[in-house]
Amino acid sequence: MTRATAPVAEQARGLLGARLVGHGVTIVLTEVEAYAGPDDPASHAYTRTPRSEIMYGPPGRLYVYRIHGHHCANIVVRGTGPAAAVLLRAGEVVGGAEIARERRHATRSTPVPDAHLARGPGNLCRALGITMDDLDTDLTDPASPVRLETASRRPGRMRVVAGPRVGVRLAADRQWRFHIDGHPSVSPYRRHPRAGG
DNA sequence: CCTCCGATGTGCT
DNA sequence: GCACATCGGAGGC
Repeated sequence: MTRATAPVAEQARGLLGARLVGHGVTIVLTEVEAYAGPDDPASHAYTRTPRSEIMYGPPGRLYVYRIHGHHCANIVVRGTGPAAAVLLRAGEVVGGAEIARERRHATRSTPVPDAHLARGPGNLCRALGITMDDLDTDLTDPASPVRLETASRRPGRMRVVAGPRVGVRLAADRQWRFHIDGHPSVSPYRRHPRAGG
């Protein structure tokens, strides 16, 4: 969402440092991934179906899906292709930490370090209370329970690292994952066991 | 209708 | 590092 028609990878990169509020918890984004459309085999929008239709729509909306019993959240952006979205992989909790701890604790036996409250896309959604009910939320509406505040933090001191996306089988070497270098909330990289080019 | 399988997380070795 | 829980989407029959 930095520029209206910038490539999706640049839009993803530009979201690092932005604030995201979800049901009373605020995070600063530290790790994101870019997903495109028909030219990106790893994207749900690779095939146009009812589920992926939202990514062909207007930017600034929330795309939520479930995988392995967890929720994952994306911001729909306007890329150069017909569909684009940015997966929110991790963030640093900067507000509402008590709520986030409660939500994370509810599904675990062992305690969660504060730096890991929103580490990984499933955990991020859990911490922010994001479920399928939040699908299609307008993130630019100040009244939305989930919203994006575009103001960047520490624009200069932020070293950004690019690398391959986590856990994807197809297009596994595309360098579309971006994260803040050395930040403790960033999830570990895992390559898909059967990853192809 | 049924099968396959993933943009994951957790706990254990 | 490894196993497995877990469930809806997508596609095959």
